[in-house]
Amino acid sequence: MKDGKISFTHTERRDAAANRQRILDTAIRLFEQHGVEQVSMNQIATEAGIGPGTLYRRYRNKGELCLDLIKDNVVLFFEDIQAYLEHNHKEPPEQRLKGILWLFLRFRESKIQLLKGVEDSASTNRKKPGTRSPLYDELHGLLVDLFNEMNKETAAVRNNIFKADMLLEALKSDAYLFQREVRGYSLEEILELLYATFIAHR
Amino acid sequence: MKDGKISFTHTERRDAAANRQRILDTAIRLFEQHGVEQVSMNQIATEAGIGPGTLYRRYRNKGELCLDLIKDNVVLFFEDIQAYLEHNHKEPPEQRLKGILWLFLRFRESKIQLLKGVEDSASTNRKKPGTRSPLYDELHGLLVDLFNEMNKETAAVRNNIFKADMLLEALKSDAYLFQREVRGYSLEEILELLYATFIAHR
DNA sequence: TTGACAAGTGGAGACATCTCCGTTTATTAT
DNA sequence: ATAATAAACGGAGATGTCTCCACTTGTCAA
Repeated sequence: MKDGKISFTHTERRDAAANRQRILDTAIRLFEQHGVEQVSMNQIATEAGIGPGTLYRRYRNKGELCLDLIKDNVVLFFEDIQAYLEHNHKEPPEQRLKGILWLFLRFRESKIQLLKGVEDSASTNRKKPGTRSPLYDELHGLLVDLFNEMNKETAAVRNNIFKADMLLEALKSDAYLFQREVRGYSLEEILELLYATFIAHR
Repeated sequence: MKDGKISFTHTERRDAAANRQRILDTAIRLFEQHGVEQVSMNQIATEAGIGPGTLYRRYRNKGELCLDLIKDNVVLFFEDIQAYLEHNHKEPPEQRLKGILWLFLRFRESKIQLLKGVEDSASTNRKKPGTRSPLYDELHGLLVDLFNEMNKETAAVRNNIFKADMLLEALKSDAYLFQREVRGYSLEEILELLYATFIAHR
C-alpha cells in the first residue's frame, strides 16, 4: 500500500476530499481577509467553486466549519493541559486550576474569532436546548476533578459541578469579550479576577 | 387644550398608536399559541395586517418587541426589589442578596420565553460588541452595592464588579436553561447553588 | 471492463431578518 | 377648508441560512 489513503477512501471519496480541502483553504483565506463574522457560507461556497448544498452537506452550519478549522489546535490545547498537569502534579489543586485557566485564556485569545463563530452558531442553531460540545464536557470534567480535590467533602460534589459550569460560562465568548472590551481588562487581570471569584474563596 | 392627548400626539400619531396596539395584541396571541421562538416577524406583520417595514420601523428586531411586551413586568420587578430591600434593610447583605436572587429567579421563570427572545436577538444583533441593556446595568449596580457591603475593603471593589458580572452571566437564559433542563435543578436548588458559589464563600 | 450503487453535487427555493424608498395620511398652521 | 409637512406605511428586494432532491460520478465487485 502507498499510505493511509486507501483506508481513508472507505470513509471519504477522493473527489470529496479535494473539495473539502478547497473549502478549508477558501474559508481560511476569507476569514483572514474579512473576519469570520463578515463571511457568509454562500460566499465560501461560491469562492470555493461549489454549490451551497455541497458546503452544507459537509458542515451543517458555519460553527462546524469553524470548529474543523481549529480542531488541531484543540487537540494541542488538551495535550498542553495534560503535560502541564503531569509536570505540576505536586502543586496544590488551586495552582493547577489557575494554570489550566491560563492555558485556556491564551488558547481563547489566539483563536478568538473562530471560537466565537463556533459558539454563535451553536447557540442559534442547537436542536437540543442544552447540548454542550465534547470540548465543553472534557474541560468540565477536569475542572470538577480539581474542585473536588480542593474540597474533599463528598457533599460538595454537586456544588463543584455547578461551580465548573459557572466558570465555563464565564469563559464563553460573550462574557470574555465583555470583560476584555468593555471592562478593559487584560488577559492577566481576567485570570486574577477569575481566581479570586471561583478559586480563592479563602 | 382638551387634555394630554395633544402633547401625546407630538410623539405618536393616532393611527400609529392603533397599529402599535394591534402589533402587541397579535404578538401576544401568536407567542402564546406557538411559542416565541416559532413566530417570525413576518408572521406577526401579516397577521396584524401591516407590512414588514412598518413592524421594523417600530421594533428594530424581535428582541425589542419582546422587551416591550414585558416592560411593565420589568418595572414591577424592580419595585418588588425596592420594597424587599426596604422591608429587610436590617438583614445582613448576604440575606438581602439571596432575596434579590430569588425575586429574579421567579421573574425569569415567569417570563422565560420572552426573556430568551430579548437575549437572543440582543446577542445576534448588537452593533456595539459588549453593550448591555439598562436592565443589566441596574441589576449590576444593586449587586455590586451588596457585595461591597459584604466586604468593606475598598480594594475589593474591582473584584465585586467582576463577581456581579459573573453572577449575571450565570442568570442568563442560556446558563439558566442549561441548569434547569440538562442538570435538572429546580428553582430552589439553583438558588442554593448560586448562593454557595457566589455568596457563601468560606 | 463494466454495471450497480452509494457517495457526492449543485442549485432552486423556502424562510427569516432587515433596509430602502416611493406613496399615503394625520395633523397643524394659515 | 386647504396646503404644507413630517410621520407612518408597505412591499419589493438584498442578504443570509439551510433543505430538498434530481442528477452525476467515483468505487468496487464480478
